[in-house]
This record gives sequence, C-alpha cells and structure tokens, in this order.
Amino acid sequence: MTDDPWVPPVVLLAVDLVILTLRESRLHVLLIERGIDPYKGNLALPGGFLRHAEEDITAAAHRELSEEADLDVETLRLEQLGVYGDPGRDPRGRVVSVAYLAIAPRLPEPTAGTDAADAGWQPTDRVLSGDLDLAFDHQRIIADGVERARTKLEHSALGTAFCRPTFTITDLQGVYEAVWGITLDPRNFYRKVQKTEGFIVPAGTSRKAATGRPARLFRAGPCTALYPPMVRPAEGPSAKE
Amino acid sequence: MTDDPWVPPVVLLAVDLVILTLRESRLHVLLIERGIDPYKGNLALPGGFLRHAEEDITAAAHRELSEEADLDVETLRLEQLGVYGDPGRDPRGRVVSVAYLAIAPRLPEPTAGTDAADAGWQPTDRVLSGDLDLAFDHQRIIADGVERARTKLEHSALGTAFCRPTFTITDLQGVYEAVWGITLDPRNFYRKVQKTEGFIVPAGTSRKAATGRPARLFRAGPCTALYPPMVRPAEGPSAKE
DNA sequence: CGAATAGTGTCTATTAGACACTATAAT
DNA sequence: ATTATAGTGTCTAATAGACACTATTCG
Repeated sequence: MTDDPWVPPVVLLAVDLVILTLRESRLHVLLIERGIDPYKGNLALPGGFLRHAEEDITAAAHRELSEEADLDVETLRLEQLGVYGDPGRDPRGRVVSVAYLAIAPRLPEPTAGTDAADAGWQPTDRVLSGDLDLAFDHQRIIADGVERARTKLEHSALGTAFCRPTFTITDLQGVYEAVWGITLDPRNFYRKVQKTEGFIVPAGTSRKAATGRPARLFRAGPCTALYPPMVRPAEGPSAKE
Repeated sequence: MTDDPWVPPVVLLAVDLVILTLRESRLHVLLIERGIDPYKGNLALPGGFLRHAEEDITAAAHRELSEEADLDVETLRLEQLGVYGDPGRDPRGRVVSVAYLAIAPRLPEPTAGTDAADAGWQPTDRVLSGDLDLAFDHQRIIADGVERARTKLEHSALGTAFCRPTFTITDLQGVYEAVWGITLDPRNFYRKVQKTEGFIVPAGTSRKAATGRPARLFRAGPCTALYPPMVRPAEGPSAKE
C-alpha cells in the first residue's frame, strides 16, 4: 500500500440522443451508422463527447441534435433520460453517457451529419427484439426511452409533440395507439381528450380529407401536465382466468 | 486555429445521495456537514467521487451510503435521480454528479462517517425554503428528489419503504400525508390500499397500542407498480372560484 | 345514393369521496 | 363508562368503457 495522495479518477463524458417519432403508425428511433471504430458499421444513437471542458451537458445534447441528426433544436424539447456508465461499456476507456429523450413529429429523412456515415429511422420494435445490432448499450437506452415515452403519454401533454403544429384528434389517437401498442375507442378518446383542460385547443380551420368528413384541427394546449391523466389500460398482471 | 488532433475533455464523476425519511410526520433528508473545502462547514448531501476508474457508478453510490451515511445497503433501494453537471457547480473543476434517491424507514440518528464532520436529518421544507444553506446545487437536487418521491408514491409501492418491516395502515397513511403535504380520509384510504392488489399483505399478528384498538400489521406486498394507482388530489390549477 | 371518416349521445358498471357507524382495546 | 384509535357500511356524484347513432364530405 503506497501512501500517495489519492486523486479522483476522471472519465470521458458523452451524450446520447433517443429521438422518437411516428412513421406509418409505428414508433421509430433515429439511428446513425457508425463511421469509426469501435462498432464501426453498427447502428448507434446520435451523440458524442463533450466538445470542451466547459460545455454544458444539455448544450452538448442540443449541439449533437443539430450536428448529427440535422434536426431543428428549437422545436424539440430534450429531457434527461438517465446516465449510462458501466465500466466496459466502451472499449476506448471509461465513458459515461448522459442520455436524452426527444419526441419529434413526422419529418423528412434527416440528412447525414458530420461523423455519421448514414442516418435513418428504424422501428423501435426491431431494435427491442434484437433484430438490429446496436453499438454499446444503446439497445438498453432505447428500451428505457420507449418506456419513458409510454408513461409520459399518460401524465404529460407529450403526445402532441409527435404531431405537427396542427393536428386532428384522430392523429393524436394514432400516437397513443402506436406508443402504447393498443387500440382505443375513438369516441371515448375524443371525449377524454377534449375534457382534459389545456391539453389541446381548437386551431380554427377545419381541413383535410381524402374522403370522409373533414376533421377539426387543434394545436397543443398550454398544459404540460395532464389532469386528469390519460389512463393506460392494465396489462400483463390482469391475467384473466 | 491549430490543427492538433482533438481529444475529448475529461470530467470528475461524483455521486450524491438523497436519502429521505419520515420523522414526526415530516419529510426529512439526510445531510452531512462538510469537513473540507469547498463549502466547508455547509450542509451537503452525502456523496463523493468515484474511488477508482473502474468503479461502477451504482456501486459507488452504495459505497457512499455505507461510508458516509452508515446505512444498511441491503435494505435501501437506490434509484437514479439524474445528472447534475453544470460547469461551475464545483469550484474544483468540472465535476459531474449522478444523484440517487433512496427512501428509508425511521431510523436512529446515523453515526458520522469518515469524511463527514457531522450528520443528521433535516426537514425538507427547511431545505426547500432556503432556510438552510446547502453546498453546491444540492438544494436543487433535493427539490428534484422530493418531487420524484411524490410522484412515485402514486404509481409505485414506494410508500412502504418509508415504513418499518411491519406497519399499520395508519402508518402508511401518515407517509402519504407527509410526503404529499395533505390530509386523507382514513376510511377511504383504508379501502383503497386494501383493494390495490399486492400493495400490502397481512402480517399475521395484530399489535401496538398506547390506547385504542390495536391495529393489524402488514408487510410490503410483492408489487412494485401500483394498479390502480393512488391518486393525488389536484392542486394549484383547480383554483376554485 | 353509398362509402368513408368525424363527431355526439346514452347507458352502465365502477370508482372516488363524503360521512356515520361499529369494534376493541386501556384507564 | 369514557376515551381513543381501528375498521366497516353506505350513499352519491363522477367517471371509464361499451356501443349506436348522426353529420359532413367525396365520388
């Protein structure tokens, strides 16, 4: 045992972004193809190291959002998802990553950024089933992100973030159905959403229709927390006889 | 602009523990008095740097729990609360802290650990009101921890973690009332808790009574997630005319 | 008109919340 | 008996969930 004065170890700090959206009624996550080792060629979450020692972590997340995902920083709200710092999760050394969650409306394919060889939306169920091979512990991070989105739909107005600025109630129902993976009664959903004060507000004009009656348009309301919450039907444990 | 190969910056990684308990019907948080600079003499959350470069973050949190708080690691479950890494939050340099939340039953005063000059439980409302001067951004971390506990009480069986191994329904009600800062109807609470399957299970013997009818004892049930959830009455926004 | 989607009405079983009562102990 | 706390019963208003209907567009 030496008696050298102890100094704390240092780590590399990274951010990773779980950006979810809806395409063709399925939940998708934005992934890039890694252009460099380790895990070169594998799919991974957009993200990267802090740029410099004074960079704010949230600022770094926003920077990666525009650099790697080429998405508009202004329209997306990032929420901290958690820290992933297992020793050995990155062969380059001790890398601790702060994961952020963002919800995006349906967007055109993002163009590849600087250090992303390719970028694209992948269905979350393909990721979670292990069908796709992800770098690092990113499958785990995505699983946590999806689960977070599921519960946030219950208690926050996050659902509107999946929609474009104006949307129909049917659009919003599609969000809940895709994220929760269930079907909902349109009539009850209609009532419920309307009576949850501040959730959605009418956007004047009705519009849209390939066929059928045109739907009214709404915008996201002022509330961020829903009261009463949207209730997700019980699952698993209610194994009915 | 030089053309030196860019290398990512490094940071110091710390863990901080928000340990909540109930004493005399008030929510308390465990704080230590800092024995060294910076913020020497101020109150702070128990915590500290990673011991070595390969230490798991959760393991470090458990280690601090026993070292600094002298609490039994086995009985307390730690939950990640978030990352606090603003540049400038620590004058010693770039320190990023991972905060953990734990709930403890009423315990004897913990004995001071190694680098804690003094330790003790402080009411959370004194902390949140700014009545006590905390080191770093620990007031903010505690505020987040308390808020997390509030919402977890709704959807998880966390409330039982505030109680000793066996407890009465009145004990459990006291937890909800203290954390939520409201009063509840004992009769409705009784029914609600009983019918939430797996929340609490009878512990055989009835017992306890200074005066009045002895209460039945219960243990924490197998469920971690409550369904249906305990509903916290609406606050603020329902400003009744 | 029919097809398709939007939106409303109504009924019922369940539940939250209010409140009165009975039960079991100590003094 | 009195006091104090534990536990149960009951009523009512609100709500979730099921389901039938009307409304508005296009072709």
